[in-house]
Amino acid sequence: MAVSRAQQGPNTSQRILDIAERLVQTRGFSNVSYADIASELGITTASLHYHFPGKAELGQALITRYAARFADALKKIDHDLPNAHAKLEAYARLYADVLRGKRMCMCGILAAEYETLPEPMRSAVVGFFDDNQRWLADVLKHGLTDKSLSFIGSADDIARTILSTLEGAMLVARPYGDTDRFNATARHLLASLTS
Amino acid sequence: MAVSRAQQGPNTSQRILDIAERLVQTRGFSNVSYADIASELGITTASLHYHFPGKAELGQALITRYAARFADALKKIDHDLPNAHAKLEAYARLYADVLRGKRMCMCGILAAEYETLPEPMRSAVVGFFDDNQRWLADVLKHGLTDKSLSFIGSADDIARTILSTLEGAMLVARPYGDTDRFNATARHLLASLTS
DNA sequence: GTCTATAGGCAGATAGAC
DNA sequence: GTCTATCTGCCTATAGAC
Repeated sequence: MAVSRAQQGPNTSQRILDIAERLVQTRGFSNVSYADIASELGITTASLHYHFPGKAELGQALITRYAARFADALKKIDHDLPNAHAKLEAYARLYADVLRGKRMCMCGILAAEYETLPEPMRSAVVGFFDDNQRWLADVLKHGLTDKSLSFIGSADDIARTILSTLEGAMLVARPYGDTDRFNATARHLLASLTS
Repeated sequence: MAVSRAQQGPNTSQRILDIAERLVQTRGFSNVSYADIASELGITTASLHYHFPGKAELGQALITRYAARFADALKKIDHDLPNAHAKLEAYARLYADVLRGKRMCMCGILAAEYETLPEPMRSAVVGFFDDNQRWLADVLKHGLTDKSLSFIGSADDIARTILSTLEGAMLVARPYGDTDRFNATARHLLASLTS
């Protein structure tokens, strides 16, 4: 039966990641300190170092978990939705959901401070973008087949455009605190692929 | 005749802004310290405080000058180029030039760390976006008149989309160190307004 | 305008007790 | 696993001499 030593709910490492994730998506990596995370969790910074020896390791873990979760969401979209157009709509909704929580895409905000990131984090950010673009390119190709999309140019180029547009729409919408701003851009983007 | 007390070339304040601008567009505002700027200029941080009493004031001055320069460039585009389509191409080239210098748009990178900025800087960032969107919306409206553009939806919405897309394209292209990435997205964006 | 000197705070990180 | 205590370094900022 369930053990009683559970003073904390789930794994402490996961709770650290939860808090850190929200803070990083709001303020950026370099504007989040061990003290910020520790105080919110009610432990000391020394304890934090037990779970994540350094900030670089915490950052890596953050991206890894975020990317894995995102990949799961993409798999679910692939499984649940019939045509490419619907998949792209769902993809844009993924971003909109992040923005509604007043957050930026984690890798988008990390891209802004890319120059100051430790190397392992850099590769992880680029890897996230690569994964997204690969998935988008696949969807776009299927869109030509199932006739739910129409576009000119290479699927790879369009995939990059979609990623860039949605990341940029989040970036600009957030200072306005205006989700509609994002939605309008997403709608126009989708429309340009439906003609 | 030219005075001889010129140990420095131009105004020191301007040289400070030049250095700070490059550093901020590369690393972000919070990742640039007075020490970074001072050491590059060959003076002490104390001297820096003489020209800009605090980092908030430096940041404001940075955005003000950047926005003014950008506004000048837009005026020049208006004056030099005949039709709306050509103006949009020139607008995108403005961004491409910034990216070629391995920099991010200053207000784009500041948008990423918006939550941590002092209030005067926040307003200045939003003001920059507003100015750009106003100019873009005007160009778009003229594009319908001079037949060099064609689009559906409000000019204001499309203007936001253009700004978002270009900012996002810079954001994503920079980690790849790949200007072509940006250009491909810009080209697709322009194409979607020409149909 | 620029300097030296210094303050005061916060950053990430470690040693060692419990 | 979490704590206290502590270290070192960097940060913004100021006082006051030149």
